Amino acid sequence: MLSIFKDYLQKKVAITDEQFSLISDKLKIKTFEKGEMILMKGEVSSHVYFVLDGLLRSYSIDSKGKTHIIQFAPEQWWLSERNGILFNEESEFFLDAIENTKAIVLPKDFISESAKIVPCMYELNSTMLNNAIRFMHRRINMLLSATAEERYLNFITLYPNLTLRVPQWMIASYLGITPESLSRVRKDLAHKHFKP
Amino acid sequence: MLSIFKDYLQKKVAITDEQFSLISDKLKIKTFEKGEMILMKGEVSSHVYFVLDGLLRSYSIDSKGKTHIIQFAPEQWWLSERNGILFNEESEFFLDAIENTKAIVLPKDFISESAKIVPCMYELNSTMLNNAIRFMHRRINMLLSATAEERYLNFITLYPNLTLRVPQWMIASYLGITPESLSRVRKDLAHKHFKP
DNA sequence: TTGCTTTCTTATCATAGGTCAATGCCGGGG
DNA sequence: CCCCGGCATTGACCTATGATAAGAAAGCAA
Repeated sequence: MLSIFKDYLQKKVAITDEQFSLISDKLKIKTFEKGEMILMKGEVSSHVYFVLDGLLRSYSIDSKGKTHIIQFAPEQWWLSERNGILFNEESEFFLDAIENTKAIVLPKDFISESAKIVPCMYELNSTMLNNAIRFMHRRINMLLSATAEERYLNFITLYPNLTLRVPQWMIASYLGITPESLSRVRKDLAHKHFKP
Repeated sequence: MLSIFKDYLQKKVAITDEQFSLISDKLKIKTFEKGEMILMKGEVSSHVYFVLDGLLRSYSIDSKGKTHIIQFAPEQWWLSERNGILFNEESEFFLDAIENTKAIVLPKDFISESAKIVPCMYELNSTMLNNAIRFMHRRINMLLSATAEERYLNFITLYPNLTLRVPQWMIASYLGITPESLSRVRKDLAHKHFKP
């Protein structure tokens, strides 16, 4: 199972099998049941997760009890809670498992520790973080400018995979609209494609 | 002027004056006039900006010609365009100057180059990027869950400084609402505070 | 100062999307 | 096999915010 992570790393940076075995002793694999909580709001997180199989998410719950999905983390994605990682502060978000999931649990200093052995880990880290920022810029732009329909179309082309695995109310929650609205959008789209 | 940047670095990481002088020869200071374009959508960016004095922004323009502000960068903030930095790809966003601005222009490999001399630059980089992600998670959460009024109140408490320096239509654009709506929100808030 | 441009406010009207409530549809547990 | 609880759909209605237009105010340049 760890070999998935090794393959992932080797695709990104030049790291030998020996180097990997040196850093991989810090890694643990953990299994989460569908629906299982990983981190509650208010707790202090000290781990980063790399999803091997399954699907995790981070989300908030607002004052009216509605949930808002900040991020999906399917296979080969990272999930972490930055308040804890950076400053030992309490989390603003919840983390849980949408599907039965196997994930690698990395201690928060994993990157800096392993970079002492494999310097290129820093490059990897930088690339990953910059990429995350790039994606979030796009998402913010979408939230600022797009209609419900545009958001949904963007989502299904960007994440066709997730579209099938995730219940619609979660997609709605990720897009910032209600499940009812999403249902209407889908209905309209279906009509458009029938009589063009 | 470069000393501002030195002070900034020394506040964040342990870097000596000598070390700074070793890495600072790659740095240029550039002045931008109010309204001056820094990067057009479609261009390939290869620089990162650190604002010494003034105010920069990144934004998009949608199909109806409306602008959406992705980020403000006042003093001591970073501004960069990740498509270019990471993959030499074309920018999705525009960068320009809201005020007359002095900024340090860093070549895109500045961090990795200077880390060869001052290893702790990697830690700085990681902290900065993680922090940016943390802020954007909050912003996404706000865009998903908050009303126009809540967004505005959040903005003025978070950036009281910007609230005064930036025209209201830009704040509206950052919040994802129209200038007219923001004007209404402000009117309502004023009423609330008169008769509590 | 004068005049021009940009920004802000206000009012009216339009609408996308939210809310509420009812119904129907699975799919899994017993 | 049946029942139940989570999803999805739909319709009726409502509201926050967008669109449009016009005028007032505030900068700013000459």
